Amino acid sequence: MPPRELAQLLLENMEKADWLERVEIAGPGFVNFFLRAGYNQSVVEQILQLQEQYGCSEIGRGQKILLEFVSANPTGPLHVGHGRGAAYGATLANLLKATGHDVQCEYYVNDAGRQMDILATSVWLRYLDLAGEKIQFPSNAYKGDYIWDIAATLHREHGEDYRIDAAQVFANVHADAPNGDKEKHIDDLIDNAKQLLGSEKYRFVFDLALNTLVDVIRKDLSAFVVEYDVWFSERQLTEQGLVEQAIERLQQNGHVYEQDGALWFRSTAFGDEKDRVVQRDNGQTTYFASDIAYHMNKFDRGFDHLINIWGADHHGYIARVKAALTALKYPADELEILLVQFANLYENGEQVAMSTRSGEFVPLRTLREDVGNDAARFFYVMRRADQHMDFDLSLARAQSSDNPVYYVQYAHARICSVERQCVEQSISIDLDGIDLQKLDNKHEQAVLKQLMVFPERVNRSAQRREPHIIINYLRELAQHFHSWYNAHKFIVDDPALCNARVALALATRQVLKNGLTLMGVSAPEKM
RNA sequence: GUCCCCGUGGCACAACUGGAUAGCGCGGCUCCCUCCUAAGGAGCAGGUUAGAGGUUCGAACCCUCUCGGGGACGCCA
Repeated sequence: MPPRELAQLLLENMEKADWLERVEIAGPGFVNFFLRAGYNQSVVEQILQLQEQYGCSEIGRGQKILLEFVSANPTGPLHVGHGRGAAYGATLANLLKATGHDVQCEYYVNDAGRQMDILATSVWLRYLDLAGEKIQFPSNAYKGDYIWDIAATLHREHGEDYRIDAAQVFANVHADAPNGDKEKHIDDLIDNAKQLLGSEKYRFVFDLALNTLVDVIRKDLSAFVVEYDVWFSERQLTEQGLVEQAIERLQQNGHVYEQDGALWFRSTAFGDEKDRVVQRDNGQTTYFASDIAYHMNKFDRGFDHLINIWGADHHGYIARVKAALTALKYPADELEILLVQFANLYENGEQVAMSTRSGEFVPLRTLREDVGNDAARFFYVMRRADQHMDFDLSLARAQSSDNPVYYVQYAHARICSVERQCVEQSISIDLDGIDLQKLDNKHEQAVLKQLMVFPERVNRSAQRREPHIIINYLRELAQHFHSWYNAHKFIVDDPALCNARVALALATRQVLKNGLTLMGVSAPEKM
């Protein structure tokens, strides 16, 4: 049936609603609904009544979601690369909560594994240096200033307790790069450290480094208005035997085979490109094995749905994790993995050079101090997360209309100013007796229409996991408001008109604030 | 080499997932403060949605190919 005919049919069979003025068919078959005059004005009363609840919904009621994001290795402070995932995750959590989901935010702490051993050894070597030993620092060790800080703490509080003769430390160690193998070099040093210090002392250094850095990360995130409910320890997973259990279960189901001394999970049977090692020939379980155990554990804790926010470079891991869950009869479809692309920093039109190799990542803290929390949070989620973005530092820093954050915040501040003016001029606003019919010019209609669609935008933003929808919404709302503000005075002689306009302005302010709050951005009363 | 993502005015991005005349911001050019914050507003110029086919009432969006950019392909974490 041609669209226009179908539209006609719909129209003929439609019930009349009191909010409906008329219905028309247009273009190739669109059905246009015309609202009764005055209908959309009622949104003002609705907003002023619901306040911070306006925009919230219950579409996610009953769904328990575990949202895991950032989960960077605690081997150093967070850098700007982590910032996007942090901002995106925190914002998504806000959106999901606003739409009625039961959300738990979790940070997976990779506190086990070789990287952490390298970290502990790095700290210990710096400590030995401070204690007076002559140390040739390994090329593959962590070199940041924070390593010195931790070492200094160890030295200050425990003096010579952890001192060992450098000759012993470097005994029977493979040569370092460039002539030797830097990986073997550091691994040998780790072995020596464990042996010379003994497990108890080694663990102490290890935990000191770990706890210090987790604390640094926690504070970094907290200052960025990113809060977690649970910090989940990978080591705990191993120590509770869950990793072993996971491998055993795979074995019992016949999904594991041995080859070249290692244990392999036959992930190809579940759509992966190649099989994956879960236990190395030296007996150590792999990171992947921990991941399997971790995801089983998430489901075992009773969550209906899991969301992981990963860097786009982890794309290849999706198939294998889902394969493992499928093999173990877990609902792999309920594991949703959102990939976040990297953000390139630009300064005055030039890309800020960054590389993992040289460790020249700009710390997240530096960015925060530079452009401020609001701009950083806003900019990070301004673009779709799954696409590359250019982060313009100069623009984010700019305290001008060019800066979209200020543009939106300014609208909020302006309305606060209007309210102050009312108080100053002893004009009382009667929110119960608003003559909404007064709001009839095109600017006011535009604002009203925009206010009305906020709840549906919040829902869409949450369902599609796309916070930028709200960012765009706020920019549009601010735009309509500024335009209106410039065209008409709110505080006018006609009391009914004045009352209606200020009420609309206050409703606008409420929605701006609700939206900004969802984005983790402040809504200033003065600028 | 295999696989994944992307390509929209000079720049950076939207487009309610297949709908009406493809929008917004920067940048460029004009204008607007005896007036509630000019951190604002009004307007002009700028597009064959990388290119070529196809699917249908209709395509930036779906399919195929070409070109161009990015990423992933370890007994690393």
